[in-house]
Amino acid sequence: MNSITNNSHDVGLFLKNHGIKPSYQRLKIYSFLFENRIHPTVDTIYKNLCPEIPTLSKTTVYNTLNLFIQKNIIQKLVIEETETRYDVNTSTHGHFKCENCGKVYDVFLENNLLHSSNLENFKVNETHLYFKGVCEKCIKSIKK
Amino acid sequence: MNSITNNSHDVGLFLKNHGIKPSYQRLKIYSFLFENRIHPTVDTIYKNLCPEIPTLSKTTVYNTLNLFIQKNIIQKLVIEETETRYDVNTSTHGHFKCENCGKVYDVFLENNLLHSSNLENFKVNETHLYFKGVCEKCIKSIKK
DNA sequence: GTATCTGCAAAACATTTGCAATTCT
DNA sequence: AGAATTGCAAATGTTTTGCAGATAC
Repeated sequence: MNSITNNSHDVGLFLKNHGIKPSYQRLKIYSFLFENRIHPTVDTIYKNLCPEIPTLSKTTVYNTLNLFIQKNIIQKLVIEETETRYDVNTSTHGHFKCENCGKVYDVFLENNLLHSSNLENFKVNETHLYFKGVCEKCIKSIKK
Repeated sequence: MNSITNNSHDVGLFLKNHGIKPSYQRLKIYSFLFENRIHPTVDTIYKNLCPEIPTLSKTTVYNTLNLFIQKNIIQKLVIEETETRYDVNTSTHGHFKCENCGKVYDVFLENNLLHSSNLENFKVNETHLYFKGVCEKCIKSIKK
C-alpha cells in the first residue's frame, strides 16, 4: 500500500527505503507520477517537467523509469506498441484506454477473476489486463 | 468459429469471403498463421516463409498483417513493446508468455470473468489479458 | 489495359548505449 | 577526490511511407 504523502521529504524517504538515491530529477519524476495518476508516457513526463527542470533530458527520464521498474516501485503498461506508459500503482489491476480521447483509466475488478486450468502448473509472475473502447465522457459528448 | 481446413483452396475462399484478394503472399502468410499457432512476430513469419517465397519482403508481411487486422481475421498481441505478435484466433482469450523460453501460450478462462463497476457506462470494444512467468516445461527443465 | 499488389530504399519513431561533463558527499 | 548521475549525440530496432516495377483480371 502506498501510504506516503506527496511532499518531497516523504518521497525522498520512500526512494531511499527502496534503495534509490533521491536526486532532484528522480524526486520530480516520482512526484509527477504520484500526483498525476494519468499513466503518462515518457514524452508526457518529459514535457511536463521541462519548465521546472530546463536541463532535463529524455535519457534521464528513461533511465529513471527503468530504475524505478527494477526497484519495483512503478510498473510499465504496454497497451499500444507505440507508446509505453507508467503507473505508480504496482498492484495488479486493469486499465481502460478510450479510443476517442486517449485517456487511460484504472479498472478494479470485483470478483476474484482469472481461473484457468491452462495455468495450473505454470508460475505466474505478472498479470496484465486492459480494455479498449469509448469512455463515458466521450459517449456523452458524441451524442450531443 | 474458424471451421476452415488448411488447404489453400479453402484459405483462398476464406480470404475472398472477407473482402481480401487471395494473392500468393497473402495465402502463404495466412496459412502460416493458421497452421502454426505460435503467435509469431513479423520476423518469425518472414524468416519461415523466405525459403518458400525467396522474393518476399518484410514490407509485404507488414502490409498483409495490417490488412488482415483491418478485415478482422487476425488480432494483434502487444505483450512486449519490442515485439508485436499476431494471432489467427480473434475470439477473446488470454495469453501466457514464458520469461524463460519466450513461448506464448493460449489461456482460456473458465469463469465468466471480468466484472467491474468502473466500466458500467463505458463501451468496451476489446479485452486483452496476458500473464508472464515460467511455463511448466521450463520449471521442470530448470529443476533438473 | 488498368487496377492492384509487391518490394526496395528511405523515413519516422521510440528506446538504448557510449561517453564526457556535472554533481554530490 | 571518488563515485554516481546526468544529458548529449549516435546507434539500434521496429514499423511506415513513397514510389517504381511486376502481376493479375
